[in-house]
Amino acid sequence: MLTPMASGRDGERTWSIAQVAAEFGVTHRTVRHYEDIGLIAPERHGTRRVFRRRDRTRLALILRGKRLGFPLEEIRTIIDLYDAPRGKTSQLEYAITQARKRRVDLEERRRDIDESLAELGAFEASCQADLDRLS
Amino acid sequence: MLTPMASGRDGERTWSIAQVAAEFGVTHRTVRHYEDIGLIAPERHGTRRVFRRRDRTRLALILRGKRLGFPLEEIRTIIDLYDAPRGKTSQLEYAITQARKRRVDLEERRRDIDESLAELGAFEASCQADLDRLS
DNA sequence: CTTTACGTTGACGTTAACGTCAACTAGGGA
DNA sequence: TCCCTAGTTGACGTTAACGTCAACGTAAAG
Repeated sequence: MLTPMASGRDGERTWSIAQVAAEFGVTHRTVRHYEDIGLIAPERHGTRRVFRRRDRTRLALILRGKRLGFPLEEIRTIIDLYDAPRGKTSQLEYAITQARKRRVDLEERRRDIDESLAELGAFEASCQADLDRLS
Repeated sequence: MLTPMASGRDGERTWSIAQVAAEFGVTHRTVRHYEDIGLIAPERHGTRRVFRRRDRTRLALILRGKRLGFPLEEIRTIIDLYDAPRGKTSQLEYAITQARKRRVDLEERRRDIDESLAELGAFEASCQADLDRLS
């Protein structure tokens, strides 16, 4: 019952909104919301949205950003960073400084995670010790 | 101008709401909100809130959870996990399974972060290469 | 004793990120 | 042709996490 959408004349595969929503585990409404605020911009065939690989890539970036707890507006700046114009030196330098900021942010989050994992490990060990003592 | 709150008769230091708010970089309102939903439960002297080390520890856990993008309700379950009763074997076993779930979740987030950092590194390198080529 | 700083409780407002109808359209199969 | 499925656009509702008054209490300082 798989009904891959007709490939465009250029042979690139496309997907319907139901297909991408199912694939990424979100609702139709969520996809529409991301389009509303300009995070994705699927083409149209008539009135229907047509998703290409590019759109799926962006969706993956968005959802990973969400898992990491970033608000959509911040996710937008990340995506924009990745496909901003990079022709001029000033643009490249700006991109690099932005990337460094993101790196700092992400590394701090990783420290938070490592701390959490360490505490969790100690907690588990402590519980296990109590269990052993009780048996 | 430091005015540490009077220490209780048991010699344990305490803090006012303004002090903890400033220390953790949040507003008075935020602290109150956490109390409203039961994430912290500072004592009272008369009508005023009195914070002890325990409260500050919890605040630190809450805010780290927030940095990691967890909703407050999920943060509550984490905190509850840490100071739930652990007397009986069944309680200990439950605590351990909960802790394992959290570990899985955190490890997945760390993978997300590592992927993000890898992509970011490649991006920076690519920008740098373009810059070198232009100079 | 009055001002001032700090604290308190409502209670309504706001923003983000969708959920949830309702009402409509468009294409394909029986 | 008729209907069914999938898709579309509003538009209002909802939840989380506070922001932002307003109105009041109180303890210490001048």
